[in-house]
Amino acid sequence: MKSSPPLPGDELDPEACIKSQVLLEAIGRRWTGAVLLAAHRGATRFGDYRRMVPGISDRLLSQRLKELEHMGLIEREVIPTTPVQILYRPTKDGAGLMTALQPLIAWGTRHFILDGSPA
Amino acid sequence: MKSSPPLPGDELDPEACIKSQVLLEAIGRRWTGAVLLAAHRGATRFGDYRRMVPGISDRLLSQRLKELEHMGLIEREVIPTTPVQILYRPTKDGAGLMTALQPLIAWGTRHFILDGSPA
DNA sequence: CTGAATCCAATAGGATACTG
DNA sequence: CAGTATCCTATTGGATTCAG
Repeated sequence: MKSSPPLPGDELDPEACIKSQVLLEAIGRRWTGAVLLAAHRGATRFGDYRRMVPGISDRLLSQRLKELEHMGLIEREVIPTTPVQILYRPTKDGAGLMTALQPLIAWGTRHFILDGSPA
Repeated sequence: MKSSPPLPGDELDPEACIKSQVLLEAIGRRWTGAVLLAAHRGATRFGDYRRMVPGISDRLLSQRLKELEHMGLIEREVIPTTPVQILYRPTKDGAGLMTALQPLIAWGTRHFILDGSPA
């Protein structure tokens, strides 16, 4: 986002603003942060994530992993053993995102925003 | 979030993880990023936001402003003129969040994630 | 073990109209 | 100007069950 002097009245720079909003909405979905963090912390198997993100259902975990894969943040690798092993690992982009996320996470950790009900 | 060696199997550090997830979900809601940015860019009046965030409805704008106020990220000030003026301005915390958000925004601007449909 | 399928309840958000 | 109220639909996410 560019930083022109405050001129209320002009629309927000669409190019950067929209991309940021899309990203925020994507990683702001329920459990996504935790799944991302689990990947960053070394989770690889489906069961790893399931254990490291307690409370998430299989359905949502599967969905979140697909979304993250679709966004190019994690990679799905199939190891043809018997039974097959599936590995989910952060991509370079995923690692980069985690880095970019650190200041926000640090900020959020210091400021105890509020309970889960924003409304 | 702390960075211990990868030990898949233990739960994620709840203290920081949950806070981060709550924060991410809060600012990941639709329009929230844009509203926050508008505040950062100098919007103060309700109409300012309305113009700077094209597409948002009055209902959602009102709701987002309330949420951000509730989170302590913006302040609502009533100026008792006639008619009354209402000002919405970033708090110190809000400004701090924007700072913490910069790396993420920069990252998102460089990486053109995808269209709006993650599923 | 790694999911996919289904069903259901809750929520979010868009559109519109109206008010002090 | 600064919202609120209402209605309506789409989307979300939880729970459970089934399958390769």
